[in-house]
Amino acid sequence: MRVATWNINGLNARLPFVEHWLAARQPDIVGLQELKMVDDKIPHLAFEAAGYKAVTHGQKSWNGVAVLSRDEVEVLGRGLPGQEDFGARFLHVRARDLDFITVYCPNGKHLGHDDYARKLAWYDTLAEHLADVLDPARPAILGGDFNICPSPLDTWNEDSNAGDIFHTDEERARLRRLIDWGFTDVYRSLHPDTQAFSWWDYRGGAFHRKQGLRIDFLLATEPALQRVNAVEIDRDYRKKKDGLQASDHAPVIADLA
DNA sequence: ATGTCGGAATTATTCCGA
Repeated sequence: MRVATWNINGLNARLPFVEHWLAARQPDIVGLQELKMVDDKIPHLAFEAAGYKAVTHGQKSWNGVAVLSRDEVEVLGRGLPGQEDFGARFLHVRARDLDFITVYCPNGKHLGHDDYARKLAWYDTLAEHLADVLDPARPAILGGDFNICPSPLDTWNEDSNAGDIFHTDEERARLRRLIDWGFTDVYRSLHPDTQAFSWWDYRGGAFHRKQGLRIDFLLATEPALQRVNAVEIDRDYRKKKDGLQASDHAPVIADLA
């Protein structure tokens, strides 16, 4: 079973690129973030033609998350309870015995902005909600754009970025709370010493300068982690394909037994 | 170059968010 997460930065702009990737990588279940699209506009026919059913929690202009799946899934939650006014950022489904949750965590903008405090509060709500509805002894995958660099290895320049947005102790503590509850960062677990990024700014040639961040993760509970055979960041799909513009994020893909 | 994208408000230009 191939699972993936990908912030596509606008479904309207990215649909042909997403179709290209689905055909090449053949995932079984995918969490998508930043649809920037209302539910009524979702191109269900295009997804069905590619072999996928789409479940979405959309919003006009910003945010929005989806799960694409080859098999039917049961929707367990649309929106993070108590945080709905911070945008469409949470979608929880069950695929057979696997809980699959996709999140687009708040960016926070900068430390002086109201959104930074709201980001921390959103994470607290997420941890509380998941502890209510999940069991760390059962298989679950939490995937998405977390907008946090977990450690110095996950940023192109910890020296210049330490203490800034994505790099604060307060944010890292929020991520650690999810880990302490029972999630494992699948990429870091299988590649403990590799510096690899999942996001590069469009500006300034950041991709070619290797100035990126690892902020997109697949987190797994122990029973799900035991099934993981491989995990990679699909850096090739951060590049243009057949003249189609890429997202500023690369997909993260894991293969489970 | 505060360097690029995507989306929306407005009608080719500006703004916002990332």
